[in-house]
Amino acid sequence: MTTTKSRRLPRAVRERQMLDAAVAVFAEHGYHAASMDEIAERAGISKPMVYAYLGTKEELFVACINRESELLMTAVAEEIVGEMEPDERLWRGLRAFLGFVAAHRDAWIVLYRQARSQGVPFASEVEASRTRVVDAVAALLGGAAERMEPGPVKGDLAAMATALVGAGEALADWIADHPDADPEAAAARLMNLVWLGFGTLLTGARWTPPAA
Amino acid sequence: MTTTKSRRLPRAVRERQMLDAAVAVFAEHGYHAASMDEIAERAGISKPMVYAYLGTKEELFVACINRESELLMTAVAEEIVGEMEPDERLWRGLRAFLGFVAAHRDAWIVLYRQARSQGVPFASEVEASRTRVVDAVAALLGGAAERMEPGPVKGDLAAMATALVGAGEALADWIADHPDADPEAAAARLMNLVWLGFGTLLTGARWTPPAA
Amino acid sequence: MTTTKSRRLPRAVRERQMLDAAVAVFAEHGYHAASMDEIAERAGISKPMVYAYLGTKEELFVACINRESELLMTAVAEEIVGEMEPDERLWRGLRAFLGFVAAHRDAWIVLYRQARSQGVPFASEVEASRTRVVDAVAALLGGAAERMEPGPVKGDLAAMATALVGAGEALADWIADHPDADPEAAAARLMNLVWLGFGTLLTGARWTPPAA
Amino acid sequence: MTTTKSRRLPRAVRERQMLDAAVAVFAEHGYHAASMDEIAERAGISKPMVYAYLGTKEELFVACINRESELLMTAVAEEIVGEMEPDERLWRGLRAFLGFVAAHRDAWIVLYRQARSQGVPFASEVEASRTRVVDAVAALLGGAAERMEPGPVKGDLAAMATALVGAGEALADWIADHPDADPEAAAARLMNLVWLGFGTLLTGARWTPPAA
DNA sequence: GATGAATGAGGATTCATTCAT
DNA sequence: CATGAATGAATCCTCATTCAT
Repeated sequence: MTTTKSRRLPRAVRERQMLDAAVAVFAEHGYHAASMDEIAERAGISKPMVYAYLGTKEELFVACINRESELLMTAVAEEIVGEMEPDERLWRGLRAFLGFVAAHRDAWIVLYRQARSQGVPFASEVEASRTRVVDAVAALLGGAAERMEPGPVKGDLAAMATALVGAGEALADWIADHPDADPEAAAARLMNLVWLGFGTLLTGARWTPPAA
Repeated sequence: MTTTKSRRLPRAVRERQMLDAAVAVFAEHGYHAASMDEIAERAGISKPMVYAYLGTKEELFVACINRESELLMTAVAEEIVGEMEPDERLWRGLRAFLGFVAAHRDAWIVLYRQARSQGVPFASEVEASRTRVVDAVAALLGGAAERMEPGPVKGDLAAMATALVGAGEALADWIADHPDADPEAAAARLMNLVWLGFGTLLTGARWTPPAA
Repeated sequence: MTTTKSRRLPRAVRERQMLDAAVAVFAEHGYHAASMDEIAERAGISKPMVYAYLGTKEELFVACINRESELLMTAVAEEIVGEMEPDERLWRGLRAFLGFVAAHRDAWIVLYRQARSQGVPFASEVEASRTRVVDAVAALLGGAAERMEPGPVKGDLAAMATALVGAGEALADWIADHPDADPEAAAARLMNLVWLGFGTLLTGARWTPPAA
Repeated sequence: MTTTKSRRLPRAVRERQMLDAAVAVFAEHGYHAASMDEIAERAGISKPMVYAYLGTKEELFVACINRESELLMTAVAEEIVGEMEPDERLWRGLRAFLGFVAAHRDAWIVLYRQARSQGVPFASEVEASRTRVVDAVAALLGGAAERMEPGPVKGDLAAMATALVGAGEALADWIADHPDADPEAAAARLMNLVWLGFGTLLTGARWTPPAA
């Protein structure tokens, strides 16, 4: 008989199991409602091991955030290396992002819905990453704008990047709740909406509010 | 004798005090970390009263959500009554929305960050409202599209509305964290980004992914 | 039927019950080995009440120390008010001290054996009181020494006071372990030893308490 | 090849390392707060080894007590062998005792503060040794008393010995907390106090150590 | 109506102790 | 001989919720 399930596993393996279980439980119940008991049980291990390897609940949550955050960032970064046009870069990043979310729904839920709703300890961890993304997008938009006059004023870029990232997140969140959704199609739609808009702005066109 | 500091307040007033306190505490600590003790104390009332008036913690949270949600919806609805062009309607709604958030930051935090991150019981409450908004926006976009051929296909509208609403929420969330932000300017920027994009789409233009 | 045991007691009463129970349990098992469960049970109350009224285990322990410490100090202080000869003051204080210990053995055990053996948080609380006592004794000895030349040098007083207090504590500790011991006799013996000295005692000299 | 850092040490050496570590940790944190983990780590050895060599935590603590207790007893005993006057014997024993404490502060803390504050299992171990010391002192005093009439009555001796030992312990404890203290001076002061008495000291009398 | 008093239930955390390798 | 891996059993503490007055 081949022992498919051996006890006494090396630390690295156990840590992965625990993080997997933790991400699943945090995604399902949220940080506070998640219990260390359930995490340990789902990891097929006793509670003290969780504490021994990953520390307190808070540290465990941070470890989850860091791992998933890094995976997400890497997945996107790999897709946008090298020289390319701004729109292509945006498109590729977006596609990689939504693709990752579709493939790791729990990770997204933990990162987006859970981490951000907890107080300072965690929210800031994630918010920092998010800010970097917004900045990168703003830089990307800025790079595109430089070529053409008259472009959007600097001040607008931050807000637009925020809005653009928010739109992406909303699609991601929608994808996380709809397993059958097609991330590539969603990415294309967002590109259509946003790039045509941004491109038009680059021509100097402006939308102005109707007289009140 | 005029009671300068009356005890026996009418029920409606008491309930308002409690809900105000609850919204503040939920916004500050999140649903789970919020304690009924603190809510009662901040409302200047004893705990059993809270239970007598508004029921369990869960019910209290739902009451908060419902009240704030309704206030938000009403604030927006009031601004978009009557006949008007699609872009004006969008603009007005957006401006009312962001204005409300700027004026009621705690409400937004409870509705957006807290309610959505809790499990099924509450998330669905809010998600329902949100879906109605997305549908309304989709209808608005659809209405605009009908007049011009060739417009975006039906299927795209839902995704675009989702993205648009997400962009609005991201700006709202940003405003909630930046008391000095100008909601009207943010609304204008989003209109620029999104309406010019959408308008361009209506002309039949399309953004297509570069050949892989 | 007269209800000898009513529930729903006023706060002050419950606090006393809890402190009594806590002192007993701390005396029996020591700080660490004592469990809040047992304290609550012995106080005839549920654990959350203990936390509500007296705070954490640490705070509870401090509260015990403070209460018993104050009772002890008061008992001694009451006996040594007014003008009197140094040896009479010492004798009276000693007698009151050992009498208190005989009457409150648990209190002594908590103050002397438990509090002093715990780390900084508590040891220092008690050590401060103890230092005040040692200083007072040193002052008393110093006062007596001033009248006569050549007396012990200043530097010696601190050490002697320390030794004297230690001797008193050892007797107290012995009394705490021997319920039948006579505190007054023990006090008299210590006075003899310390005021006259063993070598002097061998000559047949005796110290006798002043007529009360 | 000469192993500069040998692993396989003889059992006796290992046990010494462990006991040293244990004494240090018990002195620092107290019996309960001390963790086997820290002891093992400070001994530079894995936990199972500690269990294999010295048994459970309780047994380990007893082993510490026994070793240090024996060292202390031996140090004192060596100083008081042979014929000598009672006061010289007392003086020498006292000096050896305080000298040992000054040189082994951790040992004293474990023996005096920790062992005595734990429940029956350990307190009795130490109490037995202590009783032997008190008895020896009582015998010493009794021996001195026999030569001269009228001396202190029998009953008094036990109490006086207890007090005397307590005074010595108090000085020892003070020394343990004051590394710069001079144990020999402290011993001399205690001899003065106890052998001559404070009242007698006031007359200018002094006890002086016999020429070494 | 209003509240101080009271608790059942559950969650995080730690630790002494023991296998399996 | 030696140790990393593993856990059962407590313990502290908190909180939503309800009585009795």
